[in-house]
Amino acid sequence: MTVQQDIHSSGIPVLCLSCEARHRGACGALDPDHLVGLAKTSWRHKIEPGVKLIGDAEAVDSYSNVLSGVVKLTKSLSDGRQQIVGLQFAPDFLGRPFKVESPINAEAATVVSLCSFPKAAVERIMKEAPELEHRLFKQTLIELDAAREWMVTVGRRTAPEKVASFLLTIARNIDRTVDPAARSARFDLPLTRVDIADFLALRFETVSRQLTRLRADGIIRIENNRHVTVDNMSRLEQRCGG
Amino acid sequence: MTVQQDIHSSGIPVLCLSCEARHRGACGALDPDHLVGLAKTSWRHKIEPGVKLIGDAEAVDSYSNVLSGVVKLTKSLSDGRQQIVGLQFAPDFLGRPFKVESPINAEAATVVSLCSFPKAAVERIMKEAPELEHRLFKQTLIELDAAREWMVTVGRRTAPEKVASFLLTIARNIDRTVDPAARSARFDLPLTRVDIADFLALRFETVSRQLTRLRADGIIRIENNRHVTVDNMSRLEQRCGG
DNA sequence: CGGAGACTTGACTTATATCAAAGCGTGTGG
DNA sequence: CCACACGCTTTGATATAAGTCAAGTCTCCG
Repeated sequence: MTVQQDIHSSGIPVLCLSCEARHRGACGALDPDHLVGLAKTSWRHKIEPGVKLIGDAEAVDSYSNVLSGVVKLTKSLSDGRQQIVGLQFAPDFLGRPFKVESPINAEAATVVSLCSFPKAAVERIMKEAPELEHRLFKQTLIELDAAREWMVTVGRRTAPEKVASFLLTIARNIDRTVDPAARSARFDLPLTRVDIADFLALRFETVSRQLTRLRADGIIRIENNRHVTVDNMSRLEQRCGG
Repeated sequence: MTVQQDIHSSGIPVLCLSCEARHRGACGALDPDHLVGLAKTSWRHKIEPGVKLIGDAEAVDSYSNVLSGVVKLTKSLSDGRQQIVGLQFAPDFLGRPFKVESPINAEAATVVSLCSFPKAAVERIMKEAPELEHRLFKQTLIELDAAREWMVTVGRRTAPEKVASFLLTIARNIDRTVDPAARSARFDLPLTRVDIADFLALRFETVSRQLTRLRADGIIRIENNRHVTVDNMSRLEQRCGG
């Protein structure tokens, strides 16, 4: 799909006008000219849960913005043991700059909608517009902070603390437009019990047991396996173990 | 210590001439003018093992290049549980750009020598010389890849696999000038058993047991607790579990 | 030589994994 | 519309890898 240009809206392509990636994501770094150039070669698409976006050690020839849904980033050992090493929410930028092969797998955890670009186009604009590289650098630093924070959870928290921490990070990221200091939250879990286990380095049975414990203790309510309500976020925070 | 300028060496400050950070590190991005400007405000110093360089949530007003030794990056829970979330070797750049407070602790694991700069000087030059920001971006991406790789080890490898993986990453990083594909290696462990345990999310007793097992199996030799010899790297690699 | 910190080793405990079975919800075909 | 099948989840019983507690030993230094 090629994007139409609307010369009456400061030259910003129509599809970009209300796009989250332009408001809070990588495209916010671009002036109208670059936006038009990139939009010409971009395409939006929808991906079903479980579909692989990027394979470990595979060449990738496009970058994407996550417009909605959740992407899981995973790494695997040769015998099949798997670890989720990151989650990407809207409006994160997906792709590894300066490297032909991705060091990780990326897979749609939910229905995901993406706006994708040819790798070459992004890299050309990155050279012309240092502000784009600057934004991507900042996002990468935030991802690094998150990865290290998650290492503490995976390595040093107990199973109950891990599950509570997981719920907290989902609550804070699933809809980043809501106040991160909100005292209550409702959301659909973007991951199955197996996925959550792969994220926390647990077994899915353990995840299930910890969720029923949180439910029994009145900290969360769960409807239809996926829909979670947290009435009192601070009680959940207390279960994260410092 | 302020650095003398030697106008006969293409204007490169003498101390920088043979510096690893200029050859393979962040300073390689700088032209002689910027190098001189930065060198004027830089200072080299030596740090004893165990000395804290940066505190979690503390303001930092300097950046550094690691010239020798190993720096451990840690995060802690309020009850004292600790996780090492990264190691920095020469000539890595130490510091979190674009943020006043560090999200982690940094501590000298061995004797460390640093070349430090005022934060403001680095940030000013980063604006003038996009190549510097570009290098730091690349290092950050490499650190992110390493953090994610390490998450797999912490989360999904067994204790024997963890210790073997640890030895492998030390062998490959302690002296980056040697061929990473070398078939044998000798090195001093930069970390105590307690530190290794904090890196691998194990207890130090477990680390000790796994090391004696590797020794009993003839994969490694250990002298004086710290000095390790690996005659056959591929046998060590086989113990890392894919 | 002696003392302190780092390390090893052994005996026992425990959190989480593993194995097994049954429950639930959703979509499909009869 | 029912039923049946499939994937996901819960729950229970048991096993085990790693943790904990407790001596000791080794090394390095003063």
